[in-house]
Amino acid sequence: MSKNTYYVTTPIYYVNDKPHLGHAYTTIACDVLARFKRLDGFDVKFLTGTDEHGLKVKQSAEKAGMTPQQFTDEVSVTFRDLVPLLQYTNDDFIRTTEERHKKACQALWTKLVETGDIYLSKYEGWYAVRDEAYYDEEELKDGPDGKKLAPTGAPVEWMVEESYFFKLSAWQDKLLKFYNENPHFVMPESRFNEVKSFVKGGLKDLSVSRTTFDWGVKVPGNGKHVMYVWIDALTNYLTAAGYPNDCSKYWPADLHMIGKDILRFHAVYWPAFLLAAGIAPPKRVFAHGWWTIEGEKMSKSLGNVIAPEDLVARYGVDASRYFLLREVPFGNDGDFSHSQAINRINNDLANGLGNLAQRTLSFIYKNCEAKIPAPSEYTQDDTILLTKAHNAIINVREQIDNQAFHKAFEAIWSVVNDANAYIDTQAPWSLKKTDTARMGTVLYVLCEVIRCLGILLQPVIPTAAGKLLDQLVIPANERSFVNIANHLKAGTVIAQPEGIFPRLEEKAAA
RNA sequence: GGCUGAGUAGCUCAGUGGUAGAGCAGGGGAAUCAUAAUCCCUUGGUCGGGGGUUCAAAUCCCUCCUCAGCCA
Repeated sequence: MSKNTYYVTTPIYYVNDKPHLGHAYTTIACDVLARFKRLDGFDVKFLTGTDEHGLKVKQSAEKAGMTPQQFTDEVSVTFRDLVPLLQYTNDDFIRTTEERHKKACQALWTKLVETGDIYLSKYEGWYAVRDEAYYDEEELKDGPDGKKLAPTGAPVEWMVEESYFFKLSAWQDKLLKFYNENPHFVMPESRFNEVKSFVKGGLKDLSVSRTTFDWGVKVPGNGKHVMYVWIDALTNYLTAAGYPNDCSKYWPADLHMIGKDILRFHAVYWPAFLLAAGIAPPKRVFAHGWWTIEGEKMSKSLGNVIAPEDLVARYGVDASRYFLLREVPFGNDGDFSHSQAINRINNDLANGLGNLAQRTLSFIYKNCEAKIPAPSEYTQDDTILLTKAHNAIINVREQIDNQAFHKAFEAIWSVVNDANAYIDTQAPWSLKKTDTARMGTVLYVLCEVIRCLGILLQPVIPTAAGKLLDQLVIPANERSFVNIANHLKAGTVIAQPEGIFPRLEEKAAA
């Protein structure tokens, strides 16, 4: 019996950063998956949160004249504010400063000490105090006085620091075996190749604690050390599932959604920690791509960073969510351009879907006493379109299970396009004068198709899809995927329809 | 430098041996229910270069070029 649960996670976002398009992209993708799985009958757990430890946070807090706890309390809100803004439906929001998380990290740590996978040793290397970072010998340059310098120009000295290590070197073969047994553990496939070749290249033990700062989870039994980012941050997924208590309801996670920059941590370190602790690794890690803005890298210095609130203010929540996931094959890098956004939103949402609903419903409102007409006998054209609308879920589900959002929406819009062609071919405005029974059938078929589209589109455009279903007077408890097989009640009285997506006017970039 | 992936219509991409495809953009037409939205037709490609295997290559092999990513 397969579990009927679905556990999907975003990375925890580092509170030192300001939320931008990239954060929104990751979480929107997860939200669509979570909503989709709920509508498909799954017991879903959707987790997001913030990473609040580390040296940089401590420094930022000092600069702001606050304690690290005060500082993180304040800035983590900027990430929680995205929840209503982008209509995320996360079931939990984890902060690494929470007590439950410290307990989980320490439990995992203790377990790894017991199994002999964590040991105390010394970390040695060229350290630049100014950068607070270690550098490899080959990276160093010679300074004018013969002293060695970091690539940043900072002077370095040989440092020896006590540190705990995770015995990553012992896990190379087991990881490769695990990858071999789980051919879709990392997606897209090309990213999986990178991971495998990295592991094949040999693994060094991993330094997993620090004594140079104290804003972190204390190492059990050695208060001098705090856990370094790996164990602290990655364990959040386990914490939220209930670890160290029974977490079998949702664990192993079905999907960790991440940006490609943190792939190695999730695809190498994390499964190694878990295998070492005797815990099942997640089922899949999906590393999506990055956005450029109008052809350029998103960066503070260029001043082209798109804040989520700007996106929503300009295009609305639904259109923003749709555009980001439709425009680029998920997994690829993409370019965000406002003219493309306007083009896509107008074509697909306003002219395609929105206008289809508006022309159908307002025709019924004006010509059928606002009642959804009863169908008579179906022609072959009717059956073809109805079957396609009712069966679309099969293909869409498969695409969503592969995180191929663009293909899922492409399949849905194939129905939209067919419906627009159908209404033109059938021309109910002509039938009005010649055959009102046939006209009624055509309109009924169209309403049925719109009902299916509304249900299917709830995950990505929740507000507009909800309005569409409201306009057809579909009860709230008949909007799941299982209800696609239902049929509209003829004679239902509809209100005067309103367009669900306004057309956007092309305007100069702000 | 090593490895991996990519290079197909103006743009974004699909297509892994059998007569070159989609969406958007461009051009022409139809219709007038609708958010001047929609529908139909259509222009456009020596499939990065060269060589090879095959009856047949975008697809397989070799080589070169360009770009991206990962690693050192």
